[in-house]
Amino acid sequence: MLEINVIRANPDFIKERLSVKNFAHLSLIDTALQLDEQRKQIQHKLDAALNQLNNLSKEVGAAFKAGKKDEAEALKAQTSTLKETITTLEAEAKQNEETLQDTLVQLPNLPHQSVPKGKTPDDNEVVTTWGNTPQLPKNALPHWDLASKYQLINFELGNKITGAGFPVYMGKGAQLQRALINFFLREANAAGYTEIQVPHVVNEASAYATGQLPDKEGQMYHIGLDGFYLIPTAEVPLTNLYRDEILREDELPVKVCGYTPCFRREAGSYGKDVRGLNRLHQFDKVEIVQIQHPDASYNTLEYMVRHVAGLLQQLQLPYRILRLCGGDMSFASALTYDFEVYSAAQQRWLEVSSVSNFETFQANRLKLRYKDPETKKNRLLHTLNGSALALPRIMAALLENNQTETGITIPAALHPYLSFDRIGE
RNA sequence: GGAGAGAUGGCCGAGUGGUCGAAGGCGCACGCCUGGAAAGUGUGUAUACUCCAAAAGGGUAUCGAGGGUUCGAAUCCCUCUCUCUCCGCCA
Repeated sequence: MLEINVIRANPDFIKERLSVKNFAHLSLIDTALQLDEQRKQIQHKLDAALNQLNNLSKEVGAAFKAGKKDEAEALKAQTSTLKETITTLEAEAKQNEETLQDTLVQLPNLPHQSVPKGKTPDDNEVVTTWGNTPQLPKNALPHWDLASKYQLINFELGNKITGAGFPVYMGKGAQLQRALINFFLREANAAGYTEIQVPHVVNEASAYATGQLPDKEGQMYHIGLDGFYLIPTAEVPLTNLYRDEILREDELPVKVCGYTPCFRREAGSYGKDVRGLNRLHQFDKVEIVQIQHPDASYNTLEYMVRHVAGLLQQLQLPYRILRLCGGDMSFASALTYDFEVYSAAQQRWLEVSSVSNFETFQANRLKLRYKDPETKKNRLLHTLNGSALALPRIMAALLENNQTETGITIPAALHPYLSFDRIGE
């Protein structure tokens, strides 16, 4: 959420930046400013009335103590109209506050200066491309066919026990999955991230603080009876660990990582885009999160991008890095790099990671701050996160890109985590 | 699931209707003391909004959350959330 005082300081700049995100409702800025002005006026009147009441109450007390009962009663009588005023003003203030909040919540984060203008994924900027497209054997198969040929993943069984989008990994498929998780976690640990196991179910306040609520309500599975949500990403619990915290400067940066399953309803997509592992309702992911000083967060973002690139290089998967254009960025992000892996048999790029700096957007909702030793003031921190990595599409690319006539070879980086180095003969 | 106890500042802890943003202690910061440190000692030490050009200073709110009683609530009443103890159940 954008801070109202930032908006107040330079509304034209805010509008200019939001238009890069193709944000259509720029008039909300003016609405917010009006409501803010109104808020001050109401608050001012209310404070004055409360002040009067406080003073009267003190006088009443003093009069009673002095034994001047009549005087006290007279003073008491004066409070009744004052109390009516207060009640009215309080109702106004509450109404105003809610409307202002509703308005602010609708404003997306400001894109960083380097974010390219654009509307669709076609406008994303390719920053780097790494690796060569593998030479596949004749009759190369897409991963869903490989998965059933070698009995690695059973999609039908998932249909039976749950529904579409819940694959069942088995045998070497399940082991490969586990190896990837271990590999990713060990790499994150080596890079200084503290491994954390978090709940996979979160409450409403957590989902709100990282920005999943209120706008992406429909994308999460909701446990109605308890008011909980299944996590769509470990970002939610990992970042909320630091909700309502005031950190010391010397505690920065905070670096945490975690493996969790992720649950997404993703209603409304059909066809080849969602075949096999391309798009699921449940998938596994290792997430890295950093909480950083505002002055250092963009260096940190680059550092996180290098970390993710290193993983893909070790897995020898050809990838490209995209700087997302304004129109393709998420609501909460200021700058996002997407990683896409080349899936050779499908001949398409698959998103496997998204690394973002949210600046103060999440921190504002989280009330996540640090104490500035110079000014002694609490300032909002910057939050960043990235997938490192999401498993299913990595699995898809590994299977497809490494297939031979007789089986699938496993990249050397995973050998320490597996009891086999090859699937098939 | 049954019975009971509790939630106060960074932490511990006092406070059962008035001058309480809240005693005291710990911690922390700065100063004094010291050759240096410890001990001792002095001062300071919440957050948000707001008034003022800014500083100084002032106002309002906040003692788990929300509502109520009252001229006045940390203190009384109601609802909710959470924590702890005992019993039951259970991986």
